[in-house]
Parts: sequence; C-alpha cells; structure tokens
Amino acid sequence: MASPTGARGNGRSSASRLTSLVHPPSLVTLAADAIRKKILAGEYGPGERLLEERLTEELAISRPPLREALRTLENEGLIETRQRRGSFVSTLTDKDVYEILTLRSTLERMAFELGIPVKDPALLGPARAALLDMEQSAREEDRGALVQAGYAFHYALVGIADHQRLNQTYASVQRQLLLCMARNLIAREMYYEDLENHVARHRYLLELVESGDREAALAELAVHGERSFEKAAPPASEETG
Amino acid sequence: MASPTGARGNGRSSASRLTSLVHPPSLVTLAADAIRKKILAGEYGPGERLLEERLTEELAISRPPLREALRTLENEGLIETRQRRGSFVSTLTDKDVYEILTLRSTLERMAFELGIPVKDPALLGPARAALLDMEQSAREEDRGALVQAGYAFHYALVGIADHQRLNQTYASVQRQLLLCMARNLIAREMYYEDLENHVARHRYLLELVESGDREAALAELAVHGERSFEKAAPPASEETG
DNA sequence: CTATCGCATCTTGTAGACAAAATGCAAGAG
DNA sequence: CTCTTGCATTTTGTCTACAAGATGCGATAG
Repeated sequence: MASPTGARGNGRSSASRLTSLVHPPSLVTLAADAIRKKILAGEYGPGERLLEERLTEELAISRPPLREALRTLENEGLIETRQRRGSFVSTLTDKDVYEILTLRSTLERMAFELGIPVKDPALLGPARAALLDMEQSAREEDRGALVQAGYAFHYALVGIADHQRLNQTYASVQRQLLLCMARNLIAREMYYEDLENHVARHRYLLELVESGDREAALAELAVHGERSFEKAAPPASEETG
Repeated sequence: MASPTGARGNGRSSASRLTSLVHPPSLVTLAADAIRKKILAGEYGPGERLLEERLTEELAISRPPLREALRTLENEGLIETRQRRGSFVSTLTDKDVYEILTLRSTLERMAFELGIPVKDPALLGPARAALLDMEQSAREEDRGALVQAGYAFHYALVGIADHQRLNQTYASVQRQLLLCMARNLIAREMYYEDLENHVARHRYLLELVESGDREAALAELAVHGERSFEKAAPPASEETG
C-alpha cells in the first residue's frame, strides 16, 4: 500500500459503465462485479454459503467493502442473507423462474408501449449494434456469444423507452435470468435452434420497432418470448425448493 | 461509546416486519429504516448531503453498518451516492416522477393480469383489511391516515398476484412515490377529493377484483390512476433537474 | 480588483481487531 | 442405543483507527 505504483488500480479491466472514466472503481463495485460474475458463471453453486473470510482472501480486500458488495447483491436478488447466518447464493424455485419470466415480459411490453414510436433515432443505436453482434456471432457459430449478444439486444430494446428505472429493473431481472441459465433451469432451446432463424427473429423484431407500429411490435414480442414461457412452470401454487 | 450501559439494544421499538420476532434487528436494518423514515418525512430535504459522521452520531451507531444501510437506500432509489463525494437525498425531476408513475401503473396492471381471478381467497385478506382502514380513516376525516391506508391498499392489491418480485419492485416504486409526495411533486387532489367518494372508488375496484372479471378490473384501474397521471409531466425529453 | 494556484481541512474509503451469536460435536443420562 | 445438554469453534456484527481524495479558502501574482 505504501508503494505509489497504483496497486489499487489493477482492476480497470472490466470496470463498470461510466464510473471508471476518471475514478478508479471502488472496491465495493469491484467486489460486487467479481462475485456477481462468479455466481452467474456457476462457480458458486445454488444455496452455497458465501463465507466472508474466504471471499476477502479470494478478492484480497477487507470485510467492510465486501459486506457492502454483498448488500448490493442481496438487493439484486442474487444472494440471500439471513440474520447471523451469512449469505447464500439464491436458490431458484420453479416459482422464482416463473416470476422472473413474467416480470421480464411485462417490462419489455412496457418498454414497447412507452417507446414506440421511437422518439429519438439515437435510441435505436444500441439495439442495432447488438443485432450486428448477434449476426457476427451467428456467422462464427459462437453460440455462447450469440446468447450474450441476445441479452444485450433485449436490454437495448428496452432502452428505447428512455426510462431509467425501467432499464434498472430490467437489468436486475435479466441478471436473475442469467442465474436461471447458469442453473439450467430454463429450457435453452435457443441453443439448438437454427442460428440464422434465431437472428432473423430478432432482426424482424427490431424492424417492427423501427417501423413505429407499436401493436405489431408488441404482437411479435409476444410470440418472441413464447417459447421460453411454455417451458416455465405456471404458478402451480407450490414452492418447489 | 465506552460506556457499557447497553446502548446497543436501544432501538427495539419499531423493528421491521418479521425479522424481529426472535432476532434483534441488525443495526443495518435499524439504520436503513430510520433514515428512510426521515427522508420520506421530509426531514432530509432533496439533494441534501448526508454526512456519514453526522448520521452516526444521530443514530448512535458506527460507520460500517451505516454505510451498508446507505447502500440499501441507494438501491431503493432514495439516495444517490457519488464516488468520494458522499450520499445525497435523491432529487426528483419531472422525468423521475413520470418514470415512477408509469412503472407503478405497469406493475399494478401486471398484478391484475396475473392475479385475477384470484386463486386463493386468502390473498384478498390484506386488501380487505386495508379498505377497512380506509373507511375508518374517512369516517374520522383523518386525511393523512387515509392516504397511508390507500397506499397499503394498493400494495395489498398487487399482492393478489402472489408474486414476490412484483411485490418487492412495487414496494420500491411506492417508496419513491412517497418521496414525490414528500416533495409535493404530485398533485395531491386526493387530499381535497370527497373522502367518501375516494373510498368508494377503492371499494369498487376491490369488488371488481373479487368478482374475477379481469378486464373490468383493469379498466377501472386505468381510470383509477388517471388523475394522478394527467398531472404528471409527459417525458418531454427534458430532464428538469 | 480579479483570477489562479497551493494548502489546510474535511470526508469518504479501507483495514484490522474485538464481541456476540449460531452451529456442530461430544459427552453423559435415560 | 438414542436423546439431550453443554461447550468449543466458527462466523457474523460491530467498532476504532488510518490513508487517500475532494472541497473550500486564502494568498499571491497579474
């Protein structure tokens, strides 16, 4: 710490969006990003206990910033913290998956209802960029990258509403959806679908959005997410832990 | 601080919902509740800087739990934290109000779409109880209590969907709406509306929900919240800070 | 008189240490 | 042999202290 070599600033690799343009990201942000990544990568299994001491030595930070990071992840729904018991990676039940999928669908519809017709053409930029990523991933037959680009595409689509809280809520839901996928809790038929067809559906959706036909876009969105839904268990009034 | 007079266990007065049945609430929870209450009560004004040291002496706790509480409030949208600058009470722009109201509307519609017809009659209990509270408040002409009961009623209505994430998100939005009200950012005509009429509208809405007629309930919900909306500025593509 | 630079103060970010509570195991009684 | 009870260990909750960065004021030069 005494060395002025800036050992603090090691983690400028995947720093958060805009925070790090001038500021070195705080250890809290760094820790939250790192733990979130590990959870979504499946490195920490469902229900696994997250020992603070272990995490501190893994991340080479001390407990206060770690605890703040855990508090953030708790609010994101990725971990659950029980009094005097510690933090655990969230275990998702069928009902949780149902909740995540229904909430996602509602938020996407909301974005379309508020954002179509698109007021500022610049709002479409991210979606177009994400679609390009999808097309390239499809050409390279990189299914992992395709899935990732698909998520970015959906997030960008929600962005057309120019609605910060919607964006934030949607991002949170999407993270939990990634948690589902890490657990193989969702039928990932997209993985085995024809890649070109997959991209084509997204391209068509974007074209409808661009056309300004709100109802048509909403209709396509409904069938767009349908396959994910039919695999998800309906409420069933049970909480299969 | 050196005095062992048990200054630790003072705040067992208004502990959180279920946490405190056996567990003494953590200082983090206590601090978050206390600060949230003060913010919503208007004690801390918009944009006001929240000095950690000052808060620690006000709440008689030390900085680590306070910082965790602030992190929670940040995720709730009640405060904003800037790197190395500290925490500030959120300043709501017209666009923020628009976002809060539209999101609230969407979430309520979602609750109706998923929750009507009501599957388990017990889910209606809280709404009925809240309506009774509203009726009593109206009889006593206690407008403050009526408003509060109205919020509880809406929250209970959302509860019919039996959707944890929806409940949680809605609660967060509702808190921000309370922040709007504390700032007089929303036309509170409900305050000056005929009390009986106000309660009657809510009673009618609940009756429609109970009847199982989803479309009718949704239609009534649309006009129910309409008055709040017409006062809220449309996006206007400006961010009046 | 005004603008700019430098310093002092304040505030946040982080670290390490102590106390309290929960868990698991072991020992003893039934 | 099984259940209960007590203790030791582990882990969380909290506190105090130190370091780094930001803000505001004052002094100085133009």
